[in-house]
Amino acid sequence: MRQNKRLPVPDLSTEEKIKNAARIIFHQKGFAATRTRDIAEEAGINLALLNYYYRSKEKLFAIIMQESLAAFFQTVSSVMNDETTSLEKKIELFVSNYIDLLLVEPDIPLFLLSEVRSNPDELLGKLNIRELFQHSAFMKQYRAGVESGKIAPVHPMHFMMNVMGLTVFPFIGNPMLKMVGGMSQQQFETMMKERKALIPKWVKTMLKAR
Amino acid sequence: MRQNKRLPVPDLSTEEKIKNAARIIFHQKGFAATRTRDIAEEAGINLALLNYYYRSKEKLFAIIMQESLAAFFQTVSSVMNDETTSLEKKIELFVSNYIDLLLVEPDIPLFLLSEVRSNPDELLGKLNIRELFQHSAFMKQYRAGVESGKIAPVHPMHFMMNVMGLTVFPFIGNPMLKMVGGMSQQQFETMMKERKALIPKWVKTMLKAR
DNA sequence: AAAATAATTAATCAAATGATTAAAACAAAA
DNA sequence: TTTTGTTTTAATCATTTGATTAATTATTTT
Repeated sequence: MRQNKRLPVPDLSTEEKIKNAARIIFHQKGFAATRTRDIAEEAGINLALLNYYYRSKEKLFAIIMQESLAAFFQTVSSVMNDETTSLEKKIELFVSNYIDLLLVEPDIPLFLLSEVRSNPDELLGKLNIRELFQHSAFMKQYRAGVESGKIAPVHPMHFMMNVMGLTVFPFIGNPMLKMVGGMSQQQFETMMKERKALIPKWVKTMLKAR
Repeated sequence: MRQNKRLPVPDLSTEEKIKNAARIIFHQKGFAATRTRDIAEEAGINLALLNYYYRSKEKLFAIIMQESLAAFFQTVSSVMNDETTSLEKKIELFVSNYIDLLLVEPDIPLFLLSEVRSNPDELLGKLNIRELFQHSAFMKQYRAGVESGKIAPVHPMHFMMNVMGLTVFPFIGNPMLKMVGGMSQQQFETMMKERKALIPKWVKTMLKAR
């Protein structure tokens, strides 16, 4: 007769079905192009239930966005702040983890970047990424590398753009790239797995180039 | 009394104002998030004029999309099919032209990639990029380079992804990257100009890496 | 079993939005 | 100046879409 028996039981299923459907549709089409009816249909529930559980399209979106941002930055953060790994190891882990994530959730980057653009401060304001990045273990190692002459003296943001560009761009450009190269989705994914080994190798040679 | 005096005169202005406004808003917000009223306001015209000149939001969008795709692929095509330039020179020209374009029209990539994703075949079907790319002067030079051992034997699509990623990604990730690096738009643009020299250098070292 | 609470549904509302219309303003031609 | 054709406007329409409501069904509690 524990009252709080309500907490674990209360059919997560419907609520969860809605959230999962919302994630799929929002990721695919973005906020503006998504109709609450699309989500309801994807979830196989009555439209009114969406508002019953989440109040509004905006509130539901906010939840999805927050979780997606977390998934995206979690990878960076944990890798970049590990004091025990070398800079080169960090590159390997970053690339590998990211590609693994994007093979499962390929729509996250375009979704995030599109939505962030229409609302940068709102969405990124609270997370103070700046501090996080500037004081990361990675940055210390990078600066040390430049000082000792092991790394060519280019702005660390160039480096960031390079690793992100090489890793993330193929997923953003997927449809166009497949078209250009005449590739199947299968072939594309194989190629992305190859990049887990290739990108770190390339980036390391770039670091030394002058 | 020349009848065709009507041809040069006929106030391009209103029609052009609408198209320019449409380009700005569509590029910024994409098709779904754009309201015809936004375009009318941006153009400083009555809403009905949009339909008077362009019939529908869809038709107006199709025009903007077609022109944007042309701008985007024109750069690639002209550079990649020049029989008189070396492969290395092609890289330099490609990167430099692209960055110049994107400094003026920074919203094109995210716009195109977002819209293409929701409608790949419709938008890319007619342009047969595949053929264009496979038979380009660039591809011949690339294959020759691999055979002669001057280029490491990686799939040319990896190379394409690399150059595009290094060049285009920073513009797609602009808001996030500025936030992470604590940069102003000014600083960002300076950095992009630096990349006109840096990317070709990096790419050339990557080509040889094994 | 009865009562109370929670979940679900069909119907409906109100606001937003793409498009049209009929009239007015303007320009060109006769 | 009158006539004709074009451009512009305000008002309105029809559909879409996010949200609510009132009634129904299912579940939990007493």
